[in-house]
Amino acid sequence: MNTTSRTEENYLKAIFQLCERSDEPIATNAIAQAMQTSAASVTDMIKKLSKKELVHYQKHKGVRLTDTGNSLATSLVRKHRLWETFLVKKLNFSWEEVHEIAEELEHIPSKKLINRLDDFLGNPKFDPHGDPIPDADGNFTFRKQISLPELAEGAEGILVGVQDDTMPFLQYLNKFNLTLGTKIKVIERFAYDDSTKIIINDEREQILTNKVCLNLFVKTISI
Amino acid sequence: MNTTSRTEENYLKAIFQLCERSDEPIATNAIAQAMQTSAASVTDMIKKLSKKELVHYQKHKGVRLTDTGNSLATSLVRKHRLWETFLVKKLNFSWEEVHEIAEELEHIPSKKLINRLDDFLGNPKFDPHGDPIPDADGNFTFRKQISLPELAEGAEGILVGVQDDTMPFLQYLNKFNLTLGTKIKVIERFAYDDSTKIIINDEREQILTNKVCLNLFVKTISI
DNA sequence: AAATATTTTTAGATTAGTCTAAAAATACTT
DNA sequence: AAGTATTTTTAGACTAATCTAAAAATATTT
Ligand SMILES: [Mn+2]
Ligand SMILES: [Mn+2]
Ligand SMILES: [Mn+2]
Ligand SMILES: [Mn+2]
Repeated sequence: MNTTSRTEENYLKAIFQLCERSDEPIATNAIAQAMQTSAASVTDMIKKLSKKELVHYQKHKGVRLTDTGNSLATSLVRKHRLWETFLVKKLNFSWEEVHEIAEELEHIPSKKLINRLDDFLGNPKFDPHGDPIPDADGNFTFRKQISLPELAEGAEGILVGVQDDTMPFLQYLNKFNLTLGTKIKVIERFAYDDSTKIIINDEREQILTNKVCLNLFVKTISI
Repeated sequence: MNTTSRTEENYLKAIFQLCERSDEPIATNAIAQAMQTSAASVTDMIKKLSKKELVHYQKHKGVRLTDTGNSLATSLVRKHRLWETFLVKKLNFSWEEVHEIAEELEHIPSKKLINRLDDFLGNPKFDPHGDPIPDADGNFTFRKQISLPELAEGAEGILVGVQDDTMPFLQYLNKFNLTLGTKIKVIERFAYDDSTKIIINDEREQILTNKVCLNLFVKTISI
């Protein structure tokens, strides 16, 4: 059978996301943690995906996606991010509400549906959290971005993405009106507690902890 | 647990649709046929739904929805029809393509999502097949409509709905540009083969078989 | 290089949903 | 009213996905 169950899809997407930064094969335990399940269940599923040639797998050696697996996962990410964009742009959801709903919508199978949705939204390149949306062929648009701690003292940047896109962090950012597109100027860094003083949109001063700064991506402004 | 699985939802919707015309309890076999499954599976599921108090059930006496079951099924119909409307109105799908996709989308759980979608679409009262869309409280809008055979010779009507909304029939209607909103005038009925001669939009003559006429709902025009 | 700790796999059970075949109940004929 | 046909339920088995507990493999420490 050439069909993938919802569960298999969720595993593929989890593996894809764990792959994103490292070229290393992904450990069973890492997947278990990402999927909130037991290592035993992961081993079971890995065997199944391996038999379907969606992952490369050798016992005790970890797992990595095959080309088929990768393109399947990419298509899930595409669907997820397009639906998130739809929810924010057309249905006026806030950026912290959409992830959960998109987790469901990403499993709707129709290719035609997702391509029509893409067109309807004007073929957006980035989702509400600043993450790139792969096109119908699976190509991502990359953007020159740095995390806030890399921005020099005195320099300015535009907030274009977040590392952490969970509810609590996004709600925290809402409190300070730190939405995508906001201008951030780094005023001063304090070695004492690793905090950073910034100015938001040339208006308001704000102190950010290092934990927050590490989760913000900015695009530098060439003045 | 107060949660309904996708499978349970599909059974509830099937029972709801079988209930629509008759007040009689629904037979196991009828459900089996609607769900394309075995009578044994239906009995299993009925027991489960009965334990959850979503249906009233006595052995060999058939099944009917409880109030909870009914409102759950109504909410599914609402979601199905709103998504169908979205697909046609916003994503330019044709009316015969949307049912299959809506069968998936109707299981997306968020109440907020569906209410936002409803607003986004301008709170439509009828779906692309002319079927009424229940509002958030489960109330349907009824419309005075008759099937084409009930329209008197010489009288005119507007096509507002179809009885059969399967692919083959809708594609058949497409061939003659018989879309919702089309004006139909009954010219003559032929007893010989039970066929009917109509004029479409004051322009084109057409012969329809009785089978087709029975599947068309019109609203009479008061001249 | 042994001993210990951690990770991964296997073994065996469980639950939801399905199936076929047989038994039981109900409905229809004569 | 008895016999036949149909419908419905039960019994028992299967698959996908999960779990816990134990065994095996690998990694880390001494
Ligand atoms: Mn997301
Ligand atoms: Mn996102
Ligand atoms: Mn439909
Ligand atoms: Mn419809």
